[in-house]
Amino acid sequence: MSPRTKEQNDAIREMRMDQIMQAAAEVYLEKGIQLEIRDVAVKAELGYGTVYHYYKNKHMLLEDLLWDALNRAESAVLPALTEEGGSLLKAESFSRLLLQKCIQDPSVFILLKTVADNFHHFPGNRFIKLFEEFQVRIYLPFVAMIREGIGSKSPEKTANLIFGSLVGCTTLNIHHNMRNEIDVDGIVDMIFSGIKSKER
Amino acid sequence: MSPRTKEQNDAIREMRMDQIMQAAAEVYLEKGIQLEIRDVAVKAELGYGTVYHYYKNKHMLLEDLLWDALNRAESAVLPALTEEGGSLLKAESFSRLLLQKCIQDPSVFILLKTVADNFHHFPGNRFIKLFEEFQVRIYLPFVAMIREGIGSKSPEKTANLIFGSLVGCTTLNIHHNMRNEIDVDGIVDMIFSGIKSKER
Amino acid sequence: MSPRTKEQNDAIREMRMDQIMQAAAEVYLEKGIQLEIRDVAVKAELGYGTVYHYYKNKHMLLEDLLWDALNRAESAVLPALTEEGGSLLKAESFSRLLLQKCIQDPSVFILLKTVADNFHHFPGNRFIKLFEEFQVRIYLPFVAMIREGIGSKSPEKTANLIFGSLVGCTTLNIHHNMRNEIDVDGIVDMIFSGIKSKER
Amino acid sequence: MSPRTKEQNDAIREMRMDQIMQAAAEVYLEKGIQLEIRDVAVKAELGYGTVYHYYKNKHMLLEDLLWDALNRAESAVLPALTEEGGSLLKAESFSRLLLQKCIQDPSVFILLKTVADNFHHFPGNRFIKLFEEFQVRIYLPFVAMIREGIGSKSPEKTANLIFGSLVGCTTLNIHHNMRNEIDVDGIVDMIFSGIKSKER
DNA sequence: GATGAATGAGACTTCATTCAT
DNA sequence: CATGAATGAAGTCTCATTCAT
Repeated sequence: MSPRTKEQNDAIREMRMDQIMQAAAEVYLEKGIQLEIRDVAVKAELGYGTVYHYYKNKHMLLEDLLWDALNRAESAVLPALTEEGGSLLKAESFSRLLLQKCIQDPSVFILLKTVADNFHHFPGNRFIKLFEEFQVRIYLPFVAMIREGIGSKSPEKTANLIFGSLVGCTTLNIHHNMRNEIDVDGIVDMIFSGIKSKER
Repeated sequence: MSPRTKEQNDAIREMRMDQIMQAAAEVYLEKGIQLEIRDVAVKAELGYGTVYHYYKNKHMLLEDLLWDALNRAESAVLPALTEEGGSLLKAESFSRLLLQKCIQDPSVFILLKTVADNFHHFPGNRFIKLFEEFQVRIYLPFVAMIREGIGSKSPEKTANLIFGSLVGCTTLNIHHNMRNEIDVDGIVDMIFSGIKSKER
Repeated sequence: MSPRTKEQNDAIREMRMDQIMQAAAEVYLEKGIQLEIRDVAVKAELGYGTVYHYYKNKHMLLEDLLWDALNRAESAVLPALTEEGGSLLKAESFSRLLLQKCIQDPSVFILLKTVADNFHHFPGNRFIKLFEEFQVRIYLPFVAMIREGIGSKSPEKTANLIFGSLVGCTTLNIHHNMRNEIDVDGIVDMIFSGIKSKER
Repeated sequence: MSPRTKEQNDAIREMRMDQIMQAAAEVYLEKGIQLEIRDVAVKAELGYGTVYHYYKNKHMLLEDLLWDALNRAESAVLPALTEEGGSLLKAESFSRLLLQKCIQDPSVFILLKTVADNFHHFPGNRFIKLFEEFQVRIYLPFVAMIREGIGSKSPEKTANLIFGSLVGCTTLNIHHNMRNEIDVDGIVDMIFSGIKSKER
């Protein structure tokens, strides 16, 4: 009966969902939490009914966007976890990878910013699960490297300092339309020089 | 003629406007741009009609809030401008003062974050004037210190790095309810050690 | 105890009420039923609390305005009622006096327009009494003259025609800022020539 | 692709917009400028969100209503412009057609009344364009006929007299629920007899 | 008597979401 | 699958009115 095979439909489905999420990320960069489903549809060049065909509501879309970003962020930093070398070097490498990813992938940037903001834009506690997972897959491994690397009494504080700086610098650059000029190495070097010289 | 003198009325007005702005700042920290006038009124313990008695609309309120914060931020960093000593020390002092102010004064935090985000939450270009003024009164003096201090070819880049880190770290701490534990000296030391060791 | 005598207070009272009504009439000409008490206060150069000191609410003010206008309209046409001559001449004279009054006295213009519009702007039936009184004191005497003058089967129709034309022409002129150029005789002549030639 | 074709959607849109405008005209007759979108929606038997689906706000709706009425008024008087015969006869014919249209089509009545009132209900100068167009398409052609017909030194004054009378009489009748009894010929005859006898 | 600070009912408007096609 | 017409809950804002001074 169906003019398309199940496989074809699945392919369309996946393509559409990606298309919508990417559009949503771009709109989010411009308008923040005030993004409207209509804007997303326009950016994706779809009817806005179509967005609802794939996502039950706005929050589901954003949630999916962030979970997806979490997966990609995790993949991006994976090399640093398995890398040879001192913990602090690994942490530096981790930071560099995260920053790079965050610059090319809007969704990952949004994820990091949203986590740094502790989801304060989002009503309800729909995102607790996501936050926990972020902790387990990104933040805690990073804290562990810091702990080993500097033996600090409060590696969390240091991790926060690094994480805050990374996100803060990226935000400043991205929102002032300087995405292409972001000096990844400059930022990471500055932060880790700072960390190291304090340790000395 | 008048049952209250003009002076009495002016005093009431000023008091109420402060009260409303402070309430608005607190609500903004919780809900961001999605703050509702109703929430502000409740927080200020006023009828919501009263908020509209003083502010024509939400944007006017936020605009006033930010201009007020700009004045207070400027006052807060003034000592660093007139201080004796090397430019880099002055810049460090400036950063420390700004960070301290930003922690105790929610409006100033909101101002810095909003500038870092390039007002992307705010529709229209109502805030261009405010941004320019921020540049003249806060950012450019800071860039000047950096320029003198490190002779860098791009003091702006360094200033952005510092500014981004400050705002990023503060955001992380404030939104994760760690306002009282923020280690101002730790943050500023880290950043400036990083800057200095790169210079060496 | 009182620093003012009762007479002085009454004088102030009357003066203020006139002042407010006149201001209200001017504002009404500009904004129609959408006039705001604040506008009236500004025009009268009074605090807006003062308006409420004299008028319990907006409708009372407008009601008073219209009753007052009715009295003045009645006085203005009185000479025509007692005049010597044919009924049609009296009707013409009546029309001329009404039109003249209506041009110099904004309240009277508002009254006539409001009656012509059958109070469709005003919610409720607060104005039924006023309308009845208008009929008794202005409209019916006019209809009577027409009836005598032309022996028409439907003097009401003719009266409406005249009354509608008068109000329509005045409205057009007043709202297009041509109050000072209104050709009272031209209008009345045209209408009555029309009436007469139909009769012939 | 589309479940409804573009044509189907356009047809729905046009139908709905007409439905809404007609409802708006009816409500306007009852309540004037104080009409509420809710009333319009109820009269049109639509949800009030639907009205906003088609019209951004109340003023846009009224604006569209008036432009639409202008088109229909123009069509209605067209026969008089191309008619054979003396200018004054043409003007009379024009008046008759306009009056007839104005009686059966509430929007046209609203247009004429609004123009006569010089848009004094409407804030801003959104309607200057509409007024100019009205002048070009309705008023000036009428003035031209009058000029030719009577060689008067001020055909505008005469045109205003006629136009004011027409609108005034119609208003009186419509607002006093006598729409069905309006004696079009009686009104036009009266006015033009008046004009002609003055000319003699 | 005179005033403007304070207030909330009620209108205006947005926008997420449903649903028929 | 794809779409946009339709809708109303929930915000925004206005403005008549009250009331303390």
